[in-house]
Amino acid sequence: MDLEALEREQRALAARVRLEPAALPSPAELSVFAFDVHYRAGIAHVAGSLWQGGREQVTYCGACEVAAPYLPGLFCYREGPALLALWRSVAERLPAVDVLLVDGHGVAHPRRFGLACWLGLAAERPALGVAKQSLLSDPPEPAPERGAAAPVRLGAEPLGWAVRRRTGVKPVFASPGHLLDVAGAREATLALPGRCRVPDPLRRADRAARARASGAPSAGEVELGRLPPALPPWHDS
DNA sequence: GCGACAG
DNA sequence: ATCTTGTCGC
Repeated sequence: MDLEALEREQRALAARVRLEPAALPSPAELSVFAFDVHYRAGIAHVAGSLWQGGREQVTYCGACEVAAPYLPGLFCYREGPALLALWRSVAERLPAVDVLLVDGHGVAHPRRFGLACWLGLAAERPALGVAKQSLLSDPPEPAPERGAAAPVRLGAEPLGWAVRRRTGVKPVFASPGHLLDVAGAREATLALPGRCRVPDPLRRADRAARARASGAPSAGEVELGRLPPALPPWHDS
């Protein structure tokens, strides 16, 4: 399948994304499952970290094959299958999870279909993307104080935010992936635990994935099943 | 044609 | 993301 077909598929999948208000609890109750992947010697090392009420509950890691090469704008096809493989292997044993959190974009994407959209659709869960760099032109500059946010637009349409999580430090770029709206993406990003630019759950997942890739795991090992497909169907019936 | 381009 | 040494700064 060529690049243009994959891009057409993104546009079709984007039409299935539902940007709607999520009933997220207060920060003291919010539970998130954050993911990250590191690559080493052709193997994807994936980690997922569950946080609730600002505290780490449990973190898992595992390994699988690399689904696709990295191409800007098609990141979801590279990273999505690994995240879904981990999610499928641990979701059943987890307590309630309010939102899935990924290191990448949601709908703040040239075709409105970033990694958070892919994962949200595949897992049928609310999903949020928090990235360190904007994919859309003219990244806006929010006020310098923690809590400030400036909208990120595709054309005239606001799809996400540059969010200042720490006073005087560069913002992160947040957008909803699925079952969450644009306003909710800003609120959730500021409700996530940690005072650093990148929320603690993502930093923990990053550390766990890197540690596993380097041969010194810092999280519980789980067996990942067969790598899910990069394109639907993701479900049986 | 050239550069830019989530991770 | 990964390949890589040292270096500057809070």
